[in-house]
Amino acid sequence: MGRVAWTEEEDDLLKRRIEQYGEGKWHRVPLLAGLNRCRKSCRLRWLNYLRPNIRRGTFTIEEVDLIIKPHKLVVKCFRWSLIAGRLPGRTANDVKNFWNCSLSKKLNAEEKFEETKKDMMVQNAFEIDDFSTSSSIGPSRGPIYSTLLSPLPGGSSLILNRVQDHRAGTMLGHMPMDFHTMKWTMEMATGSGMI
DNA sequence: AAGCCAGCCAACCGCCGTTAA
DNA sequence: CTTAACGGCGGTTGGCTGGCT
Repeated sequence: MGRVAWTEEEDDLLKRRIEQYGEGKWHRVPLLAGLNRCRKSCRLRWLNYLRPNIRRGTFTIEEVDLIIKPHKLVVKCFRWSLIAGRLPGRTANDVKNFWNCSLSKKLNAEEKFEETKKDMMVQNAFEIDDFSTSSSIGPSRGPIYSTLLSPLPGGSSLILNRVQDHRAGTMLGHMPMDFHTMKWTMEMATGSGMI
């Protein structure tokens, strides 16, 4: 099954046809424009590429926010057309591609990071109990998290979260952090000015 | 320099709701 | 009421490109 890219000539024919007759009646478009394309291809090409005022290029922070917010408010909110309607010049297909290629991976990594953090808190609570049986675990005894690289044979490194007791500085354990979570965390920190 | 791989974008597919005959 | 055609949408995938080995 081959996908045939639109040529400039085809784009020109489609544009001229729509300028002449307006949008709609897509079933007649291929015939009127003299195109060997189906109605759906013509409509998609117009809506996603040829239409005036289409914005291309990277999404701004404000646009990303407008995409993520509805998704967080409503679980599995994938109404791309509604989201695109709030982003002037962006098409539903653009938003969908941006989500599928970039945002979903980043947000998954973020969720993973939060889960890892929770796991560490639970694990740490048990270890602190072993360390000091007489004291209860309160906010003032929170663990210290830090990140380090542990060299591996062959020149690569394992990224670890080091967990220490805040008072005694006693090492409580290490937890490996997966690469994507680490990368995402670094990007977030860099973007927010923390680094 | 060549091959491999991952990311991205554009195009296509299948389904669903609406409308008109 | 039924049914075929249409418009529209989300999901999927082919192919290009750039980075890496």
